[in-house]
Amino acid sequence: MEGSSQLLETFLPASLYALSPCAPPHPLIAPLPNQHKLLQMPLVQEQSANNHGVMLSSDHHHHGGLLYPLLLPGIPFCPSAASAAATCEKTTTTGFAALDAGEAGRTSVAKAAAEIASTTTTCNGPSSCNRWKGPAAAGQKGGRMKVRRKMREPRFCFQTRSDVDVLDDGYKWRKYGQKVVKNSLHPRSYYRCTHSNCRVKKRVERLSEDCRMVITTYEGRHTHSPCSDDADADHSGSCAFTSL
DNA sequence: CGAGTTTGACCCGCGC
DNA sequence: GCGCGGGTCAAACTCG
Repeated sequence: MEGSSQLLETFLPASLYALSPCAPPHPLIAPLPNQHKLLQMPLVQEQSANNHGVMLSSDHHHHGGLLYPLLLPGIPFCPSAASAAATCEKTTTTGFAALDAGEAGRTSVAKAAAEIASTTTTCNGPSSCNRWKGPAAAGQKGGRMKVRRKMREPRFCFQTRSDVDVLDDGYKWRKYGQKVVKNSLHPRSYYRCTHSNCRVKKRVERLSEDCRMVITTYEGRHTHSPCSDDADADHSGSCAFTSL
């Protein structure tokens, strides 16, 4: 618990690279209008062994400031977090990371995400990722069938200062649960992408120490683009990111 | 009326 | 083996 270092230090693997605001090193990084603000926080890109990308973001405020997710292969969400700016009065992403078991720290800030990570990242081994198995267990208690497994899906966690719990990242989410977690004053909410074939989940939880800090954890990959969430896919203007 | 949210119960993994 | 805690389910409820 001691050494409440920052989330970034706690989570970011060594493979993260600081990006120059002037020269986005990755073609998928959209040009950022408010590039100076990027300097306020380290922008990072992860190219982990899993080839899973990590989002990036910048400090952003009510107008103009956008949340900039970095779209990389395997990234579970896609860009139109930009619209978060439309819904958030003030949102500042201060850190994010791909979750890895070894990275999960015990600091106060990191703790929530660490707990999140700890549930996932024990899955380093190629074969031992099953957590819930046995769809055949359907017979239990009123036929409730549970097929749960330890997710192989990549997880990405980032910390955001926001007045709203759920940032609009362009996808449509449906809440399927809420849980009070230990050592946290605020309940953790569980969301699932409403797209039919998409199994991406996200968790949203506020820090007990700073109720304005929101830790969002994405899990899995979207199988669709954010604006085609309705399968109609005609982004009629609400996706600020599609053009990028 | 349909879609989304709430909420209590259930299930499993893990630590002791 | 037991209890705790996290994650999910699904019925009930709410809202547009």
